[in-house]
Amino acid sequence: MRLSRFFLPVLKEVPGEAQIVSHRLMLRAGMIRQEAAGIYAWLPLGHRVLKKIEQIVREEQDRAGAVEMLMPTLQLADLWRESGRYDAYGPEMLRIVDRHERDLLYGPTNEEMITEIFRAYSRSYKDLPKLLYHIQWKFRDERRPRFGVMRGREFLMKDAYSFDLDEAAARMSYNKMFAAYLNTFQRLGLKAVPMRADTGPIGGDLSHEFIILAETGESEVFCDARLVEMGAPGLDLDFDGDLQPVVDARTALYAATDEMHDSARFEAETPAEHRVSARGIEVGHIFYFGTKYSEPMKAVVTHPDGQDRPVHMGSYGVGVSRLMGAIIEAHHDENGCIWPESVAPFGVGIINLKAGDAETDQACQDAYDALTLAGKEPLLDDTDARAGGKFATMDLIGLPYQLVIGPRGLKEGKAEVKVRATGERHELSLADAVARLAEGAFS
RNA sequence: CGGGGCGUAGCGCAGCCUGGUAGCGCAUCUGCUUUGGGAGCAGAGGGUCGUUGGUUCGAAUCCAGCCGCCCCGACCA
Repeated sequence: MRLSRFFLPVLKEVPGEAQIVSHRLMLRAGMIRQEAAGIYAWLPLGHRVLKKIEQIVREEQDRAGAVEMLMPTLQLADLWRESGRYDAYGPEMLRIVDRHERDLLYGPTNEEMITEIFRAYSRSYKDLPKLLYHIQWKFRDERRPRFGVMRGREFLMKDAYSFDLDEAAARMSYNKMFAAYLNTFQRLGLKAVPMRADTGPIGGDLSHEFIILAETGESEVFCDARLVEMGAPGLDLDFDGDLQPVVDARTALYAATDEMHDSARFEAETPAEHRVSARGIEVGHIFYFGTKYSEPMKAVVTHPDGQDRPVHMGSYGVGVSRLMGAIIEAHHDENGCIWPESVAPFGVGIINLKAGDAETDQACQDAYDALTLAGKEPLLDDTDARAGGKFATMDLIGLPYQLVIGPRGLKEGKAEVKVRATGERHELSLADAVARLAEGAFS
């Protein structure tokens, strides 16, 4: 992409409403525009990142054996009356009436709908297990939206739903999502720690929040440092095998959000040098809820013994749009964003220091073509802005690498590669710089 | 939903207390000079002061309602 054709409205001054760093940087880098409280337009740069995050989430769901579908944003109120949640949900639910005076709602989640879909087609234990997901916009009319996209009213969410014969089988579905989430967040450049969450009236041990540690996190968390450093199981994990050891390894050590925190247990179970108390951002939540919806909504299957029983369900959410804020919270400096390569809106930023100079233009064009061919998705700053501004903008939008090309260096056939994360600069021949960027040698 | 605050040019703000027809910085446009880390000079354009009503000879300024937004708290992917 050429910057001259792109739409990148960067802000030198920070709009006053933004308090936390990810919100400020997203506004400054021209990634989002607020249209109403908690409702944002995704400008081209932000949209590119959003799509990359979404795609990684999708790939890891698919790898775990979940099946993608897409449910509508608008739902019939009658569906929610079946589960009793239409009245229970309160003003957080956005209610809409259509021209026929039918009650609709903009879905805050999809348990009812997926249960309705499942029950319409499934009759036998032979239809189980099933693991379905979609990635769709949700709306929750938060009393107080804040932190930009981290707590918006409209948000993009991946939600998966599992259907199993009994709790033991449901645990296997749960474990698949548990492992898939670890891989997902690792690919996104995040260290996510699973923390035991409140299971409410269901009870049991099958609910975890996935929390990333960040100074600006919304809630206080406590955990064992060894948990933070524990890697993900890896993309070669056999999701059809026994995943219990994977889960056990990550649930043996202490980790709790403040509402589940027990300081006596924390001190008893965790040596002082491993105790971490920090702030965290919830980016995922997995939950087994048994027959909470299948029973009132009559989603039953016939078991081998001939008896009909409600299916055991779980739901598994990832806040896709929220993740963008979380990633920036985890990866930024005073100059701007520092995108992990996996989600960077462009792979390399090429800075033409003297647009209009025939030789420099040509060198930039050649580098651009070569990097495009190598799949690096370069962004070429071909505008006639001053050098200082170009450097500042490139740092702000946080592309992992910058290739700086100007007439002064070109006289000796040289160009400069800057690694955004570390700030280190390499002066090399232009051909070398392009070749090394193409092969990912600076990673 | 309780408590607090703010709406004046695209963005950041001053002016309001003590009423007299609007200003600063950045951005934008023009010209010249500059040109390797957010340039300099000169000039120009841009605002029914959130909105409705009231008080007044006169309202950005005082009063009331409404709308929008932000912060702290309680609640949530």
